[in-house]
Amino acid sequence: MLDLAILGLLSECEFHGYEIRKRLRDELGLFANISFGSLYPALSRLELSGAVVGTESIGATPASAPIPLTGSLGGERAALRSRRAGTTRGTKRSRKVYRITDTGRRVFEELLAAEEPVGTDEARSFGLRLAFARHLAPQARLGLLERRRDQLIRRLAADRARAAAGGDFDSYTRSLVEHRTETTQHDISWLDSLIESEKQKQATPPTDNRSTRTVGSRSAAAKGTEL
Amino acid sequence: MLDLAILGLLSECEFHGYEIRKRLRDELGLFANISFGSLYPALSRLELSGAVVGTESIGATPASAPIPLTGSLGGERAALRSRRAGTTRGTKRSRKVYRITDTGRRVFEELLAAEEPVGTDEARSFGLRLAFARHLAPQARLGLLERRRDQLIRRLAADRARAAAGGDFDSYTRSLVEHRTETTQHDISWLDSLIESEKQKQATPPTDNRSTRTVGSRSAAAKGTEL
DNA sequence: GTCATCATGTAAGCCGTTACATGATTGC
DNA sequence: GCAATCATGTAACGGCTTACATGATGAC
Repeated sequence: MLDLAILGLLSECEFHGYEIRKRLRDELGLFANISFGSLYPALSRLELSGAVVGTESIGATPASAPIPLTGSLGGERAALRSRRAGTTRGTKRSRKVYRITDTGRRVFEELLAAEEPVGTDEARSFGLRLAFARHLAPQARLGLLERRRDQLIRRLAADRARAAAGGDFDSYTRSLVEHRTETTQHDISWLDSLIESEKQKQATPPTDNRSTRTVGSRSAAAKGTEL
Repeated sequence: MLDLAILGLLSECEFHGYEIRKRLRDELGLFANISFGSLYPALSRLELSGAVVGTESIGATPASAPIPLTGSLGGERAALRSRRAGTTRGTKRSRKVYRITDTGRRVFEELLAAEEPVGTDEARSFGLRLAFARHLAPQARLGLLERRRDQLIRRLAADRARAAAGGDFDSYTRSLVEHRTETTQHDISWLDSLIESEKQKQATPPTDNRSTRTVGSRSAAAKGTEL
């Protein structure tokens, strides 16, 4: 999972370890605060396996500097950061900037398309994959959404079985189960709308993929299943 | 966390390992499918530390058999199970039935009242504690709810910062962040209603705690904060 | 000059998993 | 007789955390 996140980030822009951590924290929100004790070894592993190359970058940031391919930095801080990096005297801290290789891109796509783990970290795993869904083939993307939907459907069934069987839960437990059920239903509706808009997109001729209207919001009645 | 779950279950009824697993799976839904490789060592540890005692139970289930103190088994299966156990020829499988000790109860209450871990497994940890909230002192219970609420408020703020800063997320990521935000808001409302009904309960003279109307549903306008 | 932040790493440990090993009982 | 389920465990490994160790740079 961490490898996937790292490769995903690096597939858009070069970064050094410390910044990867920040991105993971600030941008996606998954991997809230990945620890260095986990991140740096992961980077070393990826380098050893040839998925990324790390270049010791000391002195002013070179020409191949971290210029986001996608311009993902948030307003103020982005301005600040690039102003600083733009001056002749770039940061002099020794840091190791990682770049993804062709091998790395292949690995990334494999990881992204791989079967999701069941049971453990389903939500996080799906969130991560969805965040990088634009790198998937349309068909694989739809598969991702539908597999996730199936997972949730099964969970909903389990929750309802629980609610039906556990007639004498105490009030806290009952409320917990109820809330879980509602949340799962909400998740399913969301996925239904994602799936619908994905199908629509695939039906119509290929338009621009990025920076269009937010996908799957508030409309697109979830007609797949009535909850 | 696993220790807490085990002690929580055992604080209501005796169980053997295999059944603890089933309970954890079917009843709460947290700890979807705890593995035996995790469960049995945990039980051994708990026994070694004196929190539980395990008695090798071979032959027909003795008088001190697993008769739920709280009657938590679901309808049909409960009937089936107790009918079987009720016949003269009880199961003859060798199994080790665990019973919680006074020490165990103390440990349980400590674990339950302990500061929740931040960052990792917040949701599961809270769910577990809430499921056993009836064992907490009213004040501690309120504390649990309010700490969880604070967590969610912070998360909501972070999500919104992300949404504001990440103006050029692609449509999938944007939808993901939006959905997360909505879910968090829903969670907060839920907690608000739990908190309110908890305060009400504590204001009025002590009534029966169990098997009353489900706590915190659909009414109880979350007036604590407007989302 | 000192404190916060940036920056990279290693070592030990926790908490869970899968895979392996074993065997009794029940249902068909 | 054979498969499914019940029942208990061990061993190896995975992935992540905390704590430790180190040092440069910038802000005040």
